[in-house]
Amino acid sequence: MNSTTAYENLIMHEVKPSVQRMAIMDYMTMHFTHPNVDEIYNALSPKFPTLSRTTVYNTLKLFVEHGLVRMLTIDERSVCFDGNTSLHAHFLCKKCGRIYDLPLQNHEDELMGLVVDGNEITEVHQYFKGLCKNCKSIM
Amino acid sequence: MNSTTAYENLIMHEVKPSVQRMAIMDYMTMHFTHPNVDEIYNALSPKFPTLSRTTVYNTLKLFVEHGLVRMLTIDERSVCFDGNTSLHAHFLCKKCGRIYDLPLQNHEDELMGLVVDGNEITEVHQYFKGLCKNCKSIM
DNA sequence: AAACGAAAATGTAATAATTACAAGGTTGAA
DNA sequence: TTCAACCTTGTAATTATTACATTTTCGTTT
Repeated sequence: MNSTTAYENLIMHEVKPSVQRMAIMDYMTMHFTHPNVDEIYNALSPKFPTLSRTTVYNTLKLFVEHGLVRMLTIDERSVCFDGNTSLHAHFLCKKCGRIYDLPLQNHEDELMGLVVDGNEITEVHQYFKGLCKNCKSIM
Repeated sequence: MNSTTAYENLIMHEVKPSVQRMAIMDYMTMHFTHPNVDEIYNALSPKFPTLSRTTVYNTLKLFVEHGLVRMLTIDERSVCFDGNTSLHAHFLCKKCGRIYDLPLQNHEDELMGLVVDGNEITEVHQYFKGLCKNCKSIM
């Protein structure tokens, strides 16, 4: 399924590989749940007992800078990360807090690189909030 | 220019007026700079020396619930508030951190209320990031 | 005008997210 | 093997936000 290994992926994006970086990269390409730092840390620390939260922060910052992951600011409580870097929309359920991927509505992708009112767009974010499928069915 | 007073605006949205609430409402309708709690608190505390930060938090939460202001989660550092509740897009400059209003691109407003993949959309957010007019000219 | 009760405001303390930073560990080249 | 650069770690500091108990305000009733 996933043709490129974490190692290759890091190299391709000019990030020097390390045990921790590969583990975090692996996690991000296997869990598209838009985790925050704590979730990533908690998931990995059993397997890497010496892992530091600071390393997770540093690593994700680096990954974002090198385009390996996207940072989402949709959840007011904490920043989330998305291992899927293709342009797509997000839906945050106000009941359960889960974040879902959604296909990009309209043609948002065409706004990338545009200059609007003199401002140069380098990131496009399309966020929706509401009640998700799951929570709707429970009500 | 502004035909409705803060007092009237609160009443219309079924929020019981108070000195603090009117002051914060006034601030929000005169400053469309997308302030966070601290900026609002710092701006008002000289005129209202007993104002508490907690009151600003409580009041803004109430305002959001009653549709008097919008909450923006575009800035990763803190939540911002927008006294302009009409549907519009936002641009965050990655250099200076300022948030600008932009007209809604495409026809995002038409997504309000839609059900996508079973998820019911009650809030639409269109965020852009990049380099603003100002910062571009300085470079 | 005094007493009362509900709602609002306040201040402090607690929690949570994030950053700063100094110290120790790895790695690869000279 | 030594060295320097870079990575990782852990602790402490900072910042944003929430919890909560106390006090104040305000409108109503006596």
